[in-house]
Amino acid sequence: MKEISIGFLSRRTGVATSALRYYETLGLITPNRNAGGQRRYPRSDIRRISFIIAAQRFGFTLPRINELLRRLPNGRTPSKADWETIGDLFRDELTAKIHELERLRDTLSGCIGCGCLSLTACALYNPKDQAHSHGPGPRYLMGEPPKSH
Amino acid sequence: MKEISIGFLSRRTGVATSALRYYETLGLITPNRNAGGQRRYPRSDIRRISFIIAAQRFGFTLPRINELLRRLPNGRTPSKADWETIGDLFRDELTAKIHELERLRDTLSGCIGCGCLSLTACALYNPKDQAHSHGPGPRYLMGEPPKSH
DNA sequence: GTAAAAATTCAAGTTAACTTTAAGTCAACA
DNA sequence: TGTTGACTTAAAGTTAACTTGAATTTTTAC
Repeated sequence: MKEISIGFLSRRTGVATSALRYYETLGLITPNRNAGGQRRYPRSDIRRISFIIAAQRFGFTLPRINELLRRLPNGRTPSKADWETIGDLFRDELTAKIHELERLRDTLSGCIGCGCLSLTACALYNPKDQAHSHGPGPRYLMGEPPKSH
Repeated sequence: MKEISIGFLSRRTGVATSALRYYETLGLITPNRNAGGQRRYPRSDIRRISFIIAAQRFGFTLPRINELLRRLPNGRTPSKADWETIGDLFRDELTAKIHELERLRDTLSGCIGCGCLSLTACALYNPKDQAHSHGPGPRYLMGEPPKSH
């Protein structure tokens, strides 16, 4: 069994077949097709899917994960060294995320019960956070909107 | 101006009026109404909204934030001490979240390029994480599904 | 007193990350 | 060879956290 079916990949990763097909529409995986038109995945996609799951758990979006995966070699099966390289990159981003959370937490701790009822002096003001930069969601944090009337 | 309008609250917090009405449907805020039927908020709701925004930035869902807010006194305006109490609780949960992230990161670092291709021995296996427990999303992490065939 | 600004409700639309359903095709095995 | 089980596509449904739009009513400002 050189290449594996979608059902096999699903059972080995715990990711539903519908999700695997969805990942494919996003370009995260690009399986081949057999003579009958069914998807056939290289075994290395098990690891690829595992990476996707792990990255998701840390709050990475699928498009962002796709960017990370583009660092893997094109055409050949990723080696252990390939995965270590991408793993280092991933770890660095994670560490940065954790530091940002700690910074926010510590700022908040001093701020949550403080006297800045006017909300003009509070240090917790619109920190640059990628997490909510797009789409709906709050943009300010205990501060005034930037330079509007 | 004892109580404030929805537009005023929106400008002071940076949260859209539509979002404020949405929060109301979830029970996060419960404004009064004036003679004409328009919403009137106590000034202390500015801080309440600020808390909601802050908690959201840390990945808390609105229902979870609602639970936290229920710890505030009912009927009277929350005092500084009230906010400090809820702030401590919040901070503790945050610290736990950060530790969990660090633990995951460190496990992942040892695992991402490791030899456990069989996916049976890897330590990164289905950690108890509340973040993805409900609804769609991955359930396993670099491991086999629990006790299925 | 009137016109513009701000508020109201209700329903429908948005995004991410999927799942579900329907109707049909392919593969494995007894 | 036949019949399950696994697979196919396409479209519609799901959840959170909102936004947008339409039609009306209140408030505010001159």
